[in-house]
Amino acid sequence: MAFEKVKRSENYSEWYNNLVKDADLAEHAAVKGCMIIKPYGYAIWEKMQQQLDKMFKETGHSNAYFPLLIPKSFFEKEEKNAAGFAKECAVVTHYRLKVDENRKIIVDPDAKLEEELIIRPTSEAIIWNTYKSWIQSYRDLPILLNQWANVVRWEMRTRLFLRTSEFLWQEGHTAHATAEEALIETKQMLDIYAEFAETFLGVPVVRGVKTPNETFAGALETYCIEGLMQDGKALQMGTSHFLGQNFAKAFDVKFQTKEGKLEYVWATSWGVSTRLMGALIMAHSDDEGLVLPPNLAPHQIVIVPIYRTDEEREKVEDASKAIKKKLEANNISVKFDNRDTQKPGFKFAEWELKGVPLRIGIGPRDIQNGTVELARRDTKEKSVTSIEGIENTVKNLLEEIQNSIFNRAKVFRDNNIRKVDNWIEFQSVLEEKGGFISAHWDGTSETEEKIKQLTKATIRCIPLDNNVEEGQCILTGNPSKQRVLFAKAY
RNA sequence: CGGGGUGUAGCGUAGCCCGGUAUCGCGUCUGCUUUGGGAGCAGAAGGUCGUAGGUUCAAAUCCUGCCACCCCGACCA
Repeated sequence: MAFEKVKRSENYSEWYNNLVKDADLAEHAAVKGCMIIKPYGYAIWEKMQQQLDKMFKETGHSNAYFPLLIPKSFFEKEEKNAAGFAKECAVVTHYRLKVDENRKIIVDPDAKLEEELIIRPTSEAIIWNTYKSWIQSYRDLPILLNQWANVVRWEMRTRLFLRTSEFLWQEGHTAHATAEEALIETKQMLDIYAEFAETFLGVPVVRGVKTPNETFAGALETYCIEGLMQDGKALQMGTSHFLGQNFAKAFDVKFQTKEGKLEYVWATSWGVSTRLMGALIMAHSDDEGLVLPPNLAPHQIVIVPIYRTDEEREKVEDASKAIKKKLEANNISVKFDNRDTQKPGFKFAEWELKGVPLRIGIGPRDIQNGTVELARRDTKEKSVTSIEGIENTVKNLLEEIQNSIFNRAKVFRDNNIRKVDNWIEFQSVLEEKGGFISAHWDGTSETEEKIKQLTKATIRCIPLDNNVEEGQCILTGNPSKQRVLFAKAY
């Protein structure tokens, strides 16, 4: 384990990479851009899945599963969608290997597929091809499906969790009879993502809509939640797309209305991915390691026993187990670290690195006094507290930590949204401070493109709660009706 | 795809310029002492030096090809 660590303030990127590895979350796999999600990292992902899945089901969605492989021809049907992903698709061309005369494994040239198969970069195509046969009448609508899956996008440049060639995600795909209904669905899912991000990840987000430039390939409108990381860069944490009738038209999905007319179906799709793991890590962690919000921590509290003799060990273990039982009865997830192979100091450091929100240290001294030492990961505060009623103490503390982590992130985020009204200041704020810049924009793609070229900043979104406000475009000086949020982003 | 870098024990590395079968740290194993903030001492195990070829009495080291990964850019619902 690394004792000489790169500090967050010195090299954020290296700090992040080290943290992901040292906290046992993930590591690079044999194939470029792919990652192995380790048990501890996957446990956090599972907590995210469980909560999101619950929220999806509470809003009437069901899970289903569609295949990994999609016939190439399906991509020809929705041109924009295909063009958007063409440059990063992995293609399956053969279905068999064989051993050649040199005893090398080779692709069997006789096993070439008639039609190439694309490893899904997203599933609109295969799903809408399926919906075609499921939908005939208004009685078949709406369809509210979600799938948990992996997708592959052959990215040029990858980073653990933030952008990997293969990643895990959920993708919702819904079909509706009217535009209004589909729009309500799109916004509902955005709200669910925002609530999840803030209440569970503890990351405050801006809800907004993307500019046409940044809109999902094949969508009419893309809604998003944007978070701010500790280095001042923005991260898109989830998107919800209003697809209009694009996919229905591409795959010829029509339904008969009550009045007997034939109409195209309205669609939405929405997704979040293992990128949320990146958000979680980057938003809260420090030089000692990961800081997990209690709502997503695989272990909310860890108990580290301290003893010298076998006799002491037995007493401490008994007391620890009693505490564990009491806490678990209150729905608190507890890790009792009774490994005899590591010393307490080692365990303290390790669990800090892994971001466990609370730690109990308990030794002979405590047994005598009926107390434990309670340590908070987020503030590093330690206190001695009575074993009597500890379940309430812990429960309250966990809640407080969850709130405190969110509030700290929110103060940081709010302090890093700056209103800027001239181009010189725009550039200097971007260079020196980072964060979100709220500025006027003339509404054209050309200007957006130009700003991106000049500064690497993109329009993250047009916030949904925006005020209408007359102004002049930061770059061109042309009239503008509202401010938009710029930032450098991951 | 451009620029830079790396490939040597489970991990991190030295050695390469100047050729002689590999250094150190962490980890691992054994034993004793330790245990309230990353333990100490003693001993031990662990290597096709990314890969293919070439030069040479001899290659981790020199030459050529190939492969892979990382970082920085360009690109990126």
